[in-house]
Amino acid sequence: MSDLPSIAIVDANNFYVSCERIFDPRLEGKPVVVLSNNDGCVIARSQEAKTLGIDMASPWHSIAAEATARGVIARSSNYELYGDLSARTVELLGRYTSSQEVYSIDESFIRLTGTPQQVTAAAREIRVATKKLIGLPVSIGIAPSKTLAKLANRGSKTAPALLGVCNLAAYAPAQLTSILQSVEVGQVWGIGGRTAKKLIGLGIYTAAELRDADAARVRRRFGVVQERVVQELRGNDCLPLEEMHADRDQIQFSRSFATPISTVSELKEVLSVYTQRASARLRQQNSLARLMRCYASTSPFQDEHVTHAVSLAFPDPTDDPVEMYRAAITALGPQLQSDRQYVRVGVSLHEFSSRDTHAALDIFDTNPAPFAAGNVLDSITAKYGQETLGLGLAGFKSNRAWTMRRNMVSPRATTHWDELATVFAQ
DNA sequence: TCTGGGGTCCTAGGACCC
DNA sequence: TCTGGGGTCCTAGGACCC
Repeated sequence: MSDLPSIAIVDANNFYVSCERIFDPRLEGKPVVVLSNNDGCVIARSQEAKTLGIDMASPWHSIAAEATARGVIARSSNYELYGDLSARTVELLGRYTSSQEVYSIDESFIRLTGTPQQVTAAAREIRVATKKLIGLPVSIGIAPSKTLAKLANRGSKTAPALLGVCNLAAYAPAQLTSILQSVEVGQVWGIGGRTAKKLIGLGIYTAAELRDADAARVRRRFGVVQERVVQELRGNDCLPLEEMHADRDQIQFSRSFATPISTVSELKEVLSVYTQRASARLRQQNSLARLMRCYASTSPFQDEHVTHAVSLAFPDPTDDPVEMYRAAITALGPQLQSDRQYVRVGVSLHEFSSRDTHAALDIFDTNPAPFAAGNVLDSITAKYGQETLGLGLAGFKSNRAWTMRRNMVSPRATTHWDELATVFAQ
């Protein structure tokens, strides 16, 4: 038994559903699902909903009638609420570790040090604290590598006797092997459906068989990513914790519409809003973008699915929403065909540089500094809300046909005074 | 009527250069 | 008959993740 640092993954159970339940306890014990933007697909399910056989990613429109008849309660996604509860969880975990990698909205890798018994005890404490102080149930998997920690995390959920904490250090090598033998290769973190299929073709069915495969052969066949998985399954830590959440390398803003669009004037409205949202995220991380991509697509579920995509480089890296909007509409506008029904538009920004670095190098710039519309927008929307102010059409509050459908959304109970939860005494 | 959104990393292949 | 070879940069697309 070692005294080495362990990697723990702390993962909130059915995160979005658990968030909804914190502020609406009537949902406790009931089958609940949370829907994607536009109330499209199921993206989170309570245990009760899973037991009823509701699949992940089922289109809600095709199962709504039967599901509701069987008592399933649906909620539109409320990312403002989930994001806030996620941030609180990250802060809480920070009290238990010096290194944390925030891996997704509902998962963090943290480093824990001590004997296996001490590490397991710390994990149990974390579990109690997140439930008591935030209201979220979490499961924790612990191992020498991230991939094994993810595997342990699955175990912590499937074996009730573990009480939500699974530390692989507690098992002897033979036990560990039999655990890995019980895991299908496609369930391993980093092995997706395509690769799993090919591995099975080679006679590798389980995590144990992948661990014991010839690493060099796996690399030749599948690449370095999969070779790392093999190493990680052997307990060799190849994926370091990335503590500082680095700035993004790309930023995208895309949405499907409740009602399709087909005219350039509607496209202008959409691009006006999307370039402002994307550039706001860019300014938030103090970056400038050199490249922008924009696309408009018809429905992939109809015949003749088309996507018009344009890729354009700015003469100078920019974070200016006006410049982005003009470039986007100039490039994408002419591609639009009026007889088509576009259901989705996206804007993405790439090739970032730091705003500070760029300003320092920009000594030969002969253009006068443009009106800093972006910064003004940011400071006002930060204070008064996203919908307060926008350039052009984004400034109007009126409901446009193409905005998202969100018919079953819960209050933003932790971030808006007028949406606080109400407590009734019995 | 109705099918999400936002990321990362890696690789293949084209363009270009000497 | 016979059409270099190697390097870099760039981009699109694949695969995966939550």
